[in-house]
Amino acid sequence: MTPRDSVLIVYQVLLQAYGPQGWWPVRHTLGSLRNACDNRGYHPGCFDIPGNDQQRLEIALGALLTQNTAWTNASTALASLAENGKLSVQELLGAETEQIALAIRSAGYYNQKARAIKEFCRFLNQHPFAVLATKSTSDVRKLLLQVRGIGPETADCILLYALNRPSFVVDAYTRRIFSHLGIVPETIKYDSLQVLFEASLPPDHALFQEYHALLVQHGKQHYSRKPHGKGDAILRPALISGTPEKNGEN
DNA sequence: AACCAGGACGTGA
DNA sequence: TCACGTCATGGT
Repeated sequence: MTPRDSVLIVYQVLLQAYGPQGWWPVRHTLGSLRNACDNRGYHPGCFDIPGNDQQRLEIALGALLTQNTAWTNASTALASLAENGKLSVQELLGAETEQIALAIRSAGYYNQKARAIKEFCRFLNQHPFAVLATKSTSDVRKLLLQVRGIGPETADCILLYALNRPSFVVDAYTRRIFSHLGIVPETIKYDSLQVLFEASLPPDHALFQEYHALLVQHGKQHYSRKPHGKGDAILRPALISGTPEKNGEN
């Protein structure tokens, strides 16, 4: 079984085990962000988003705010921005960085993230979504990576969930799961792991969105940082037998 | 009461 | 290149 085979099997098994995640947490109504959360703290109804630039912006801001941070904290910060009338590029550009930092305090790293938000808004001013839509995915990715505060994962989150581009998001769980299963070395670099996924899967943004969400879900269940112990009761058996047997328990 | 969470960046070796 | 320190709040 090659690593590429494993990438396919893991997706099938996780989808079987957890079902579609319907993921990126974003406000889809005009109501309060808090009220729009489902019982996991996520916002439902995300399959057909983003539908407009406002939603694209909110997804991108969420991607910045959730860096190394629980989504609940990022979501609170996003709601706080909304309540302070700072959920547009112009309003954010008009605000002092310290005002933004105050509003997003609950997300942690608020000084860094406030600066990143302002720089990202300057970027959007220079490269509006409509202009980005005319560029290739790799070109947009390079542009995003030039923004201070946007690294590879955040760039890919924005590409995948805000712009619907098939750019695979590699996060800590992805590396943890695949290295623990012996599919890749634990020291594998971000770009190498991304290449593996993108070479193994059809370039379908909906598939990439679902796969990343499933990896996060599985990671939360079985790969918390401390003791992700010995076995992966869901994935290990499937990779040994080579057939995606359904195995939903824990 | 430590430990963790959907990273990114600066620094010195 | 790379290993390591820093940034920070809120939940368990």
